[in-house]
Amino acid sequence: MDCVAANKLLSWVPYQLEELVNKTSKQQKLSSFFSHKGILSLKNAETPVNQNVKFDAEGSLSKDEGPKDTVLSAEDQVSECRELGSNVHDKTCEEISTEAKFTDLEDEHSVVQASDTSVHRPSYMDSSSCMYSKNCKEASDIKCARASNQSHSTLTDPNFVENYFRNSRLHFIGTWRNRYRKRFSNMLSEVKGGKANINSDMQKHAIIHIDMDCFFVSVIIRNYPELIDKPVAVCHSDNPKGTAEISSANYPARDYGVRAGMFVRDAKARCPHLVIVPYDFEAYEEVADQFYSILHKHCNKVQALSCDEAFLDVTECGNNNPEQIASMIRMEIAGTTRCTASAGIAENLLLARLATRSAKPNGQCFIPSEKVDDYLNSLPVKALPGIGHALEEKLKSRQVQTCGQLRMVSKEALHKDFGTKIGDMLWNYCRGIDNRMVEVVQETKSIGAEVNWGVRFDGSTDCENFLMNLCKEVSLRLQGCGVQGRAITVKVRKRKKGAEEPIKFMGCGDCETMSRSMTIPVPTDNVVSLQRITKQIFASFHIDVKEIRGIGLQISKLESVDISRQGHEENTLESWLTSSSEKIKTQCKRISSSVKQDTGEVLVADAECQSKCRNYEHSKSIYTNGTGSCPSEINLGSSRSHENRTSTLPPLCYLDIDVVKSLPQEIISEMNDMYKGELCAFLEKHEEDGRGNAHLSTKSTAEENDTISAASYQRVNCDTSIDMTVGHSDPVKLNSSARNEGKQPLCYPAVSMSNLAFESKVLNPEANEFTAGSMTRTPCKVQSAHASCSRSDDLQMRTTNLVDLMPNSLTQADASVLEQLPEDLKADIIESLPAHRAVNSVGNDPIGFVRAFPNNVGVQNLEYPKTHLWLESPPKWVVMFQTSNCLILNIIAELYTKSRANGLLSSTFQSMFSFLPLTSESCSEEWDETLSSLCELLTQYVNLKIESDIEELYNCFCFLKRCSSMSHLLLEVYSNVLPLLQASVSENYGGIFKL
DNA sequence: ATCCTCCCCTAC
DNA sequence: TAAGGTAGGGGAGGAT
Repeated sequence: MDCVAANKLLSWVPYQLEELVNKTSKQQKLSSFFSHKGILSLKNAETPVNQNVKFDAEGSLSKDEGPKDTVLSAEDQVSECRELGSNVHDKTCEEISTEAKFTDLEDEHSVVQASDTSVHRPSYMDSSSCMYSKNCKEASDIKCARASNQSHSTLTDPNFVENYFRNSRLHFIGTWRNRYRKRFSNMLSEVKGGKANINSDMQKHAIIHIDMDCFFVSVIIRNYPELIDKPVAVCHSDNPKGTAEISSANYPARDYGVRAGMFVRDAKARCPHLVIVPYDFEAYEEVADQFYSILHKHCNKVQALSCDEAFLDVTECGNNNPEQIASMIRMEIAGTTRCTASAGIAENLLLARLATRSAKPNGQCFIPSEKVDDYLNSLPVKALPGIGHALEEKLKSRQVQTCGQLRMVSKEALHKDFGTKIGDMLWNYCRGIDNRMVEVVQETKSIGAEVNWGVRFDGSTDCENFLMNLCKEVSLRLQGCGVQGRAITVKVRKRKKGAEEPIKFMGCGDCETMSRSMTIPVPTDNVVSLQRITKQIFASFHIDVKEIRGIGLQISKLESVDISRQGHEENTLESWLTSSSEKIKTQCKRISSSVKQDTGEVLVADAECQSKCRNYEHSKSIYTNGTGSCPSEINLGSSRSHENRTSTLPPLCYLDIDVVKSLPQEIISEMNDMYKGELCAFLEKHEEDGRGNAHLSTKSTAEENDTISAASYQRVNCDTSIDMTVGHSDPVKLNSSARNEGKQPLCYPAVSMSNLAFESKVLNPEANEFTAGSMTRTPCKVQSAHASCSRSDDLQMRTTNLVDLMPNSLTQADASVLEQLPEDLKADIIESLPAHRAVNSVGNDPIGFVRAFPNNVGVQNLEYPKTHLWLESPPKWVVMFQTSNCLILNIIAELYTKSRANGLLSSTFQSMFSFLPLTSESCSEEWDETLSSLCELLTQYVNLKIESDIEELYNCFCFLKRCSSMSHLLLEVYSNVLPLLQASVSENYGGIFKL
């Protein structure tokens, strides 16, 4: 199975995959867990073991929940609740809805309970907690454990990252909202398109905050009624000596003082008969879905807070009794999920949330406006959402502990002490003021992944491997959300100086954290780009990998992936073809509608396009089926999910036959299917034509185009001091190997900048628009080093892309070369390294930071160590070529990755790049794992050969151009690389190419 | 004045 | 043994 696809799958159904494979395994697992812990053999359990097993089988939700959209009668639901043995059992609906009115609540103020999936403050963050082992034996035990061959840490497990997230409850909680967004996107977009949140200021709102009761426990024990009244907690491990942390405890357990975040051993000390149950993420996911389905059924303004908690704005729900709505929702939740929920009702989000605290467990509470002041007066400030440990302490030091006391502090003083925003928040909240609205659609602003447990590296290889896997994970998450980002932040937790191994097994202990970020001009979700940049940022920490206890990667400045790209399902062969087809059409359209200009460049483009169009017409006439339409233009729209989109394949005459022939048979078959069998016929016909017409034997249609456009080629200037046609007896063998054989000296086309500019505009209009804006933010003047290039928008686009791909900085050798340059050129080049990529302080690094420039910018090149090979050449030239090389390498690497991701076989890639001196080993199945060695090869190739074989390289790109009818990606490669290459060559060979 | 990066804090 | 994540928001301080 394709590794990328598998990862993607795992990423988005991480908790379902295993269980779906074997539905029964969950019950078996759970039973064996309980059995192992002696739960099933509880002497006092009312249900014998065999019955318990029976309950498992019958208790499956599919049977119990019934049709989802059936509203159970109130009686049914109450009896359902009664059966559950929950606290509702003796209450009528009426009582349920009114049981926790504000008037009953005064006594509860002192109890500030966290909600049930709420995450405890990790002990490693708590400076007052016992962070270090005072017990030497214990510490040494842990070290021994580390030394032994465990498979759950980065020390021993190469798949650590992948496995880790599947078992992390915090990961489940943290990524839950994204899963929700995906799953309920229909409902969210409906509301978004409607009249959400308009004119809401004047109106008094009715807000319901609803929260499941001890969610993580309830979901597990609903199948084990004998546990309902017993103290139960959810945890990874039941080892009473261990340092596993309690995730969630039910109310009986809380009565013993068991709290989320406690070590199991501490919890057992307080409550020896505490029952520990394992997580069941699939069940959590299932119940959360049921929970939200119910909420959306009752109200279209739902703001998801977490898997078990939401805000509802029921102001316009039709029913003007919010308490009744809350009651109905809670009963339906209990009936469907067999878990209880509590609700708070008030006029704003703050008060509704506070009311829920008072309502728990399994109750609801309404705070009327007139009672707000009384309610808040004695409420501890810590109970206000947004006030955590730090703020609480800060306020405490100012003798403020309750909201009443906080009201005494002036707004100005709060601003001064806490800043404007937090000051305002404090001032408003302690008065019960909250102007936030229920936000149905919440835009994702960042996506990331982080691991702070089990991180122990033996060497830099382990660490790099880990980082690369983290990039993969993040890349998949970005793609899963359909976004790309421009800001990449790497966070590292490093063991604090003097800190010992933490008590917590494989914990991160006492750490200092640091983070660094980089902003790139073009958003990306590409794993190779992320890996490249991440590696670079990480290197800038200059940290001993043995000291690392946690690593995180976060992507922000997100932009959603271009809709047209999504629409084209870029991961298919079809999309490559259709996209190419669209481009050809656009190109033709543009040309035919453009006003004729006198410049030769436009004529070149014109001639090329017209010839294409002619060929297109020609093929139409050859393949006409009587209706006048071209049969090779096949509409694929109807059979695909994107029913509104009609995409057409490029006409057969646009395919480069040589390229098609060189493809693996299965790809040809696939294409043939897409062309309804006509491709093979076309190929056969082509063969026949070839046999019948010797001089066309190796020419494809695309080559004919080349021939036509060659009419406007300009000859190499014979006065040039360097004769490009001599001394290269071994020109690169392209697929169409006869291409250059026995021909006159090579001529180089004079492709003008404006022609290329035209081409790139057609190919990438979005990028064009985008960069126009971003250029001002990240000024980059690489183009100024390209001598006399015009500063058209198109050129700017290319250079901006270039910045993304160019090395972050230069080597020591580069630095010495740069020093010799004229001041203005030097300044240009230095400036072309985006400021945030350069390193401001120099001196503490033995290897990377080699020197400071007068403007105090230190530079390094970590990724392309071989670029210094160019330094023997004239300085200006060096910089140019380094840049080009890196660009080429990156594009090829990216192309390779995409080929793999798109399911194209490595042989396809191999045939596309047959000009590369790849060994048979490097073409084997190991390709999957050897992208870096491929890059290495390419680097060597370019470095060793380009100096003498510019011609060869140019041929490569001619080849790429010929491939363009196959893939828009290749077309982009061509249009991006060629001008740079030409500019570089022109600089050095004094006008071989006319620019 | 405004933006950016690097934190810190908070919630679940 | 155990799985201490994720995302949003804001402040300080520096760069422009």
